[in-house]
Amino acid sequence: MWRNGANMSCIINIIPLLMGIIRENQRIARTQKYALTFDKMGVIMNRNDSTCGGSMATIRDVARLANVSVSTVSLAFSQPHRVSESTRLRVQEAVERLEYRPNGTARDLRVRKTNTIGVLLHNLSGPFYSELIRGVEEVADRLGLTTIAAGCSGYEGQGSVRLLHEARVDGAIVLDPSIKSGDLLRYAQESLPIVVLDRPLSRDFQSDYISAVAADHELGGFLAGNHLLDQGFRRFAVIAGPVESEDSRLRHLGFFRALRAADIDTVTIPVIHSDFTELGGMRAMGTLLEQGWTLDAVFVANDEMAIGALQVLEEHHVMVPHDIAVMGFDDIRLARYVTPSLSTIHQPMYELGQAAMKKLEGALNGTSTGGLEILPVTLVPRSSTLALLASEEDRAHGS
Amino acid sequence: MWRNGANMSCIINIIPLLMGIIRENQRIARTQKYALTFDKMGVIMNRNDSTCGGSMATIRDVARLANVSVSTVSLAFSQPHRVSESTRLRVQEAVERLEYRPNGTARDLRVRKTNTIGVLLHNLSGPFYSELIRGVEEVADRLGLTTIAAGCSGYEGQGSVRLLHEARVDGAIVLDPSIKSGDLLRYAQESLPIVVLDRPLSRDFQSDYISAVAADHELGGFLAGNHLLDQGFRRFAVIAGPVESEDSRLRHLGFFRALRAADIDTVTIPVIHSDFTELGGMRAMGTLLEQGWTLDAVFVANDEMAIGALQVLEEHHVMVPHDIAVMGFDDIRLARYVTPSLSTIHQPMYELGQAAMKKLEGALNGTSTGGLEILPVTLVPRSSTLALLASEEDRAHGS
DNA sequence: TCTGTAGATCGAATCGTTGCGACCCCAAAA
DNA sequence: TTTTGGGGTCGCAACGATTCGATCTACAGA
Repeated sequence: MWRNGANMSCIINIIPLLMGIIRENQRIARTQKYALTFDKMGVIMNRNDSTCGGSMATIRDVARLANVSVSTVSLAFSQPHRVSESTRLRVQEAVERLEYRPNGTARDLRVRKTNTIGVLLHNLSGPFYSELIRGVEEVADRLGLTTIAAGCSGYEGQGSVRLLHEARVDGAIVLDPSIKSGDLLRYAQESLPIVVLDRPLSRDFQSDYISAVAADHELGGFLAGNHLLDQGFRRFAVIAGPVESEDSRLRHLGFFRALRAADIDTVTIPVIHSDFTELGGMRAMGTLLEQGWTLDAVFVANDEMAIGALQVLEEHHVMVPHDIAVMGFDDIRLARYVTPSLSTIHQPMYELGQAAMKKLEGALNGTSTGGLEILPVTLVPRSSTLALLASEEDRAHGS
Repeated sequence: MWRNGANMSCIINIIPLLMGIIRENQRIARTQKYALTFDKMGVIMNRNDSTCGGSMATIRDVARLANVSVSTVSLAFSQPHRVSESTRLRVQEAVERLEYRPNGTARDLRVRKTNTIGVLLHNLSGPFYSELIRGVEEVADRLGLTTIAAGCSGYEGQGSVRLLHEARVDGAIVLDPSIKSGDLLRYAQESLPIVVLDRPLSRDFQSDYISAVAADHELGGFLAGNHLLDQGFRRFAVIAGPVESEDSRLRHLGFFRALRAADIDTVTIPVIHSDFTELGGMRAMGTLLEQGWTLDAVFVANDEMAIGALQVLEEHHVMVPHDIAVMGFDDIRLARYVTPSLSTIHQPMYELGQAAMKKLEGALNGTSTGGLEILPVTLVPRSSTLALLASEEDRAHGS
């Protein structure tokens, strides 16, 4: 009969009564349980008081010891002025005796935010990223947010993505081409805004919760071009980054724009695409030399490759900048120290980090500024492109 | 009457009956509810299907849509073979339709571990740490753990310490002198073991849950000393790190041990303590020059300072290694590129990272190896200490 | 027909917090 | 004396997952 849906109505009618009974019953049971564990607490407490450590004390332990309710303890932390002096002191003492530390995980679950933002990098390598992270941290600290960085080295869908996938952070700053845009689109939400630093916002990569900050790569290329022209160079080659790299494309574009403005035919300029690594730069430069081009200067899409190129040139006894000038991009620390020191375009990494974090902040508190922010870059001329040096060498050579 | 504990027994007696009723009832109710929310789901789904996003779906939503219980959904994830084919498929589909993603925070709370380990660094700067983190990540990934790095830049008790204080990680690797040993002692627990890379385990800094990994700094100093002696240098100076730095002290110690073994009086050797920075190295070298010592070689406690020293020497037209040889320590990337290239002691950062993580693993799964592990270092001779070069320069100079 | 067993599923408790609403009590206002 | 009010507390219901033991079903063997 009970199984029969036909007379369900009568059952439903008695539910409130039953519920009441059960409820009351549970209350009694609970009370008993408390009494029980109270005794047990004695043991646990001793354990905690001794140096042995044992498992962590919880807010309930504190409440018990201070003889107040759990809510009061919580209140004592969050709004101390709302609890009486004496209570606050008792809580305080209990906290110390038990070495209580709040459980961040539980809090995060309850308040549904982590107060943590993640910086996802391709690898944490290098002087290059450290400035950026510093910029992020500086802003985040001011906002009371914790910054954690995760590298995405190697494998697919590794650890760092877990931060996004399982909502372990409140927001993220991404600088890692190996994280697919599709994934980012899937992860980005109102509750998890993302700022990308390594890719443009295209038509099919757009969301209210994704914004971008970037250096003005195109301007950088343009500055580089103008600088090389200023120094009197006329016959160029380009060592570009991977074809997929939008950054590299823009640098390339700006460079060509400068050349065209000076009526130089860019069509005949040799371009080699490599992979942004030192080794890649060496290989690219090697190819260029083998092919026997007559060159005044080479524009390399990043410093790493440029340094590789310098090494190859040195091996082939090609004088820089006398025979061929070399221009890099990024202004990594090394650029200043190689011989000859490398002319390059400075990316304001620290400011990029700051800007990214500020954008994230906007998205987090709803006053989103959205879209794309572009920061200017600056030219850093050094020895590797100095015409003056080239002619000095000339003289030395001629004498 | 119900509230009166006196006739509780009678209540208790009827409980099984009531339970049965309630249970059956709930079953019916559930069926209804399912039917009900099923309709609602349509709406919610639309919300989710549209681009608007909305709040995250929970495991309950999935259960509802797949028409199974929450536990079954959970089971379908953790032990797929325990649920029937058809159920698994329904769950799978619901997951996709709702774009369900498990809430890591909730899981962490329930299972009382985060599967995350933290790497706490002084700042994330540099080629120096990146190798280390790579080593850590490589091991951690294999263990299914996520690695997160946090810099401890600036302020007291900043963000990164929150990871430890609020038990947001299962373990930590610390390489940041600014984190006080006392704090580490307080945080280290069975449930949160710590491996330190930047300090020795002394008598008053010891715990079952703290272990250490370090490079053999003393050996490094010894190798450096022997190398300089081999090259024929006899009159030395030392630019050491901060007095607090145990690492610097050991390097210094090893260096002197080598000299003493060669019957060189170490008491008359000038020692300047600086701060491990490039600028500090410049100031220290400047002082040394001002004081007018006659020197063959300077042993500098890290590369950063050594590079500063090189710059000062160049400014003063002191030829390296001809007039004075310079030896660094660490083997940072820059060392290879400065002019002249810097002889140094290579610290196996990658291996240090690996070793630290392996030690942490041991502590995490109870098979703790504990204590201190010391990894060997290697000599990397380059131009800045080459006697051969010195004499070549001699010839060039003489001609 | 009954029992035993294994596979599939479910309910309910639990993890440690937070915060809302309710409560109690005492003093000031009516 | 009765309201009002507010400061100080407390109880309870979440938050979203996991997991243990119980229940249900179906089917094989006795």
